[in-house]
Amino acid sequence: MGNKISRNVRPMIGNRKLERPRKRAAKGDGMLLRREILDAAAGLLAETRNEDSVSIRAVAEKVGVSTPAIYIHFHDKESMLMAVCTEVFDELDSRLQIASSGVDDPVEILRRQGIAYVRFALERPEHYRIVFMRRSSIPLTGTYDIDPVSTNVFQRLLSTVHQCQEMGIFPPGDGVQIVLALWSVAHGLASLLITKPYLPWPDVEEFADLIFKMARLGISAFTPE
Amino acid sequence: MGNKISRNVRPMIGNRKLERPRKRAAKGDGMLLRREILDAAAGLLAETRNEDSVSIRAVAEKVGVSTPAIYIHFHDKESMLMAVCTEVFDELDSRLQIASSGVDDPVEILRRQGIAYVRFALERPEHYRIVFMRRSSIPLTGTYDIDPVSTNVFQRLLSTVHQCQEMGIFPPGDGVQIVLALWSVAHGLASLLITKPYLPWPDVEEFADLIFKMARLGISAFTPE
DNA sequence: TGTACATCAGTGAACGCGCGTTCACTGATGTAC
DNA sequence: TGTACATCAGTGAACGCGCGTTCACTGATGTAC
Repeated sequence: MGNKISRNVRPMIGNRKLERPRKRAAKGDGMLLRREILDAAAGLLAETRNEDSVSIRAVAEKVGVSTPAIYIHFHDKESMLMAVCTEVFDELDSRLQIASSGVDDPVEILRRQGIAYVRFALERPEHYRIVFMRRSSIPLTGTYDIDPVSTNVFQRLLSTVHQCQEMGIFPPGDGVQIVLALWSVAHGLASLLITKPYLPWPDVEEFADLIFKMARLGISAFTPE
Repeated sequence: MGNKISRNVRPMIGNRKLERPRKRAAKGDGMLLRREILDAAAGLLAETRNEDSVSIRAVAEKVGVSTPAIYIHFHDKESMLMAVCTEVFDELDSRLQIASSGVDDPVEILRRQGIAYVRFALERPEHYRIVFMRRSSIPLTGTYDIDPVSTNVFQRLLSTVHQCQEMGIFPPGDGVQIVLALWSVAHGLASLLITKPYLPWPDVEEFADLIFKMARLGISAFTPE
């Protein structure tokens, strides 16, 4: 039992096999590794659904590279994670665009984008958690953070809300506040679905639809129309 | 400089002074320590606003007791944290009750409770984060979790919603779904305010008021009334 | 065309840290006789 | 009333772990002459 020496084919670190299928990049192609790191980190987030599993070591191992190699492309762990999460915002934005393409009615656009938002959050729950459920902090003093207002997503919503205001569907005034209200509603549903999936939720798509119709009616009710 | 030996009055662990103002409890009073542990942990959550700062060691030090003493009263770190967070739900429930005491109109009750909910979440942001923003999991397999439905808070909201339905203000049907919708709205606002406080929020109380009026109108709009 | 050399893309080994948890123990407290 | 003793409420020291990060280095690649 104990004396049965395993003639292992590959070296081990702890319990894990060291996989090194990766060929070293050619001279100008260092950035290729950066791409692979981001994909590996995103993959780990998706597979484990647990931010804690995305350690520098785990990412390096998944890529098939040594641990310090990560630091060639990212200043520290946190900026690697932030890079991953910034990318996901771009993907969300294009999803929202697709969800509303070909639709003219701004109210219908908001409804579809709201549903697409919730759906996207449920597809990438751990990305969503990192961006929207972690401690925020003033930049420079510790954890990094993503400001939603500075994203394309926010600007997209804002311009649709402006359209609704011009058509008299939403009350006049600061459109930003309406976006925040809508975002709160979408975020509330998305994040509760993620953290408490076992609640007696009705069908998600229908429920989201209902809630956004509700929000639209509620907002409209404040205008003389 | 380096040779200036500090004749320290108290022993040190790392950088921290070992404070031991605590007298050992008398024989039947072991549970007193449990109370102190819960208070210390809650205090650390409030002070640091960071769950990670609430380690077994930090709690023990704050109480003025050795690290293993925690294990006399809690099976592990997670059950200590859960005990802290379960207590906070009781406090929330009594807040909701106070917020609506003396009010008869169930719509007004919901509005006041919604605002009280958001206010409470902002007072205990790190408690709120632990309960509502952490990974959930099926019990027994890892992290513990609190099911909102099994709390007094949920039952309180449900009975008020039932009143609204009986009065024809809310549409008939499953009241639980309406509670979930309301909870989503409240949670969305509370959690976004906690994680993204720097967004261009209007006055919190007014904004919460607005959003709950909006939600009420939205829900009501689905009934013939 | 041949070769010396700077550069790029990494590697291996180690540091120090704080953490959750466990083990073997101590000593005051109350109680049975 | 005196005392032996079981119990309760802890303590001190240590274990092992995985982590982020750094250091000194290597060796293939492309380029200047």
